[in-house]
Amino acid sequence: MRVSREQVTANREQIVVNAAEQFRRRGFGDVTIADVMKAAGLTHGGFYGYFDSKQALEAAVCERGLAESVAAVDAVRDGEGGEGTAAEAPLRRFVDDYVSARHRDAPEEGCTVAALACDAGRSGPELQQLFVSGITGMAGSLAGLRGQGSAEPAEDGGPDFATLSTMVGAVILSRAVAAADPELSERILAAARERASAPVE
Amino acid sequence: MRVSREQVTANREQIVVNAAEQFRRRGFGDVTIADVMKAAGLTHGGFYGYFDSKQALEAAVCERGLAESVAAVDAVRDGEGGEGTAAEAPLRRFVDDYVSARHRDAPEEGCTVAALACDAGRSGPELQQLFVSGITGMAGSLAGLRGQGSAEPAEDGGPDFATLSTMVGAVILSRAVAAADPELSERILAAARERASAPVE
DNA sequence: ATTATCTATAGATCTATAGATAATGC
DNA sequence: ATTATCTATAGATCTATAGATAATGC
Repeated sequence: MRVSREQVTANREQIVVNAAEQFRRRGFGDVTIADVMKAAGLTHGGFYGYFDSKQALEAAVCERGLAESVAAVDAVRDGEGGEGTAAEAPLRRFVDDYVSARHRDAPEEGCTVAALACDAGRSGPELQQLFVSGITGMAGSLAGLRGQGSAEPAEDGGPDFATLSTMVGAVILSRAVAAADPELSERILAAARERASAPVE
Repeated sequence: MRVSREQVTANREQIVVNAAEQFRRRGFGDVTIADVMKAAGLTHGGFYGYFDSKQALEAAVCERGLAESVAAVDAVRDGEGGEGTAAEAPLRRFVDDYVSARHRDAPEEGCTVAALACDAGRSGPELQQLFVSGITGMAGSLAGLRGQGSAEPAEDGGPDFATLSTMVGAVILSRAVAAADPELSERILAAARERASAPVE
């Protein structure tokens, strides 16, 4: 039942990718090793050939996911607008994409911070250290977006943790009521979009 | 081993209070019925005389905790300042208390929204309905604080979901890094405090 | 007599490991 | 021969229930 070395690489990739999706949708605790391995097309017992423990997989998933989230902000900064109004300010463009019903409804392909920050708050320092990099990186890139292409003066002030808080908070709150009151969920997102995109004094 | 009717009432209270503390600190999934009953001074098996299921306990805990969170905002609005600078604007006073290291470090006695909104996002519509009331109530009371005792004109615009997003988001982010980087955690809180207290255009 | 609690356990689940199996790659 | 995977299972845990126990309150 052995496979080629290329297949081993591909299998590891599948484990991480499937774990990332399931963790972001359901949290660390509700996803089992068997769930992840089944989605990756492997058996439960094979997992420990790839990772020492479930915690090690959680760390691998967060490390990659957080880097992707930082890269997503940077992509907007570097003018990878693609479609949409090219005249739209970069900050507003990113905020509108992040604080959206689409993002709310697809946590498995969305931001790791919005999906797993709460779980990180209940995890150990090793995992939290990954969120230090991710949160600092996202807030730093957000500060870069602010002022860019807008009438707003370039602020001095380091990473924009306040705007990140608004955006992440809104996605989390919108998810907390989405199944019971979709209209309220939308109002939360709309209010936060406006606030996060608005100039600061 | 039967107890008086008064004791039954007190026991139920102990179950809810201890569950509220443990759920807010560790989340629904990491707390067992046995944990809660032990903290309440009862045995595991006795739980089902009080609640039909763990989910029913989760709902009872959230219903009470969310009402307390709404009441905490209203208390500031109604001028229950207590200590501190009486001249301080009500909004700032509440924000400074909520977006704080004290609140970050004591989720068990803190806001249910900040502690369990993520878990609610992974729960069913019944639990989410409780968050509909809690979030709407808190955002409505926050809108009342804004403008009160400040130079800011009284806004028309309904519940202040944007400010609530900033506050909840900041507490969640600060908790996600607290064990790894206390200084960063403080910077997040400070940035969000300033943003949430600032006038809006 | 009623009823809240306790003891004991069924049934299910989960992480992690041990040993067998079979295909790769020197 | 090496090694990735699979089968099977140990050991621990968790929700929920059944039946026994013992104190309350009519």
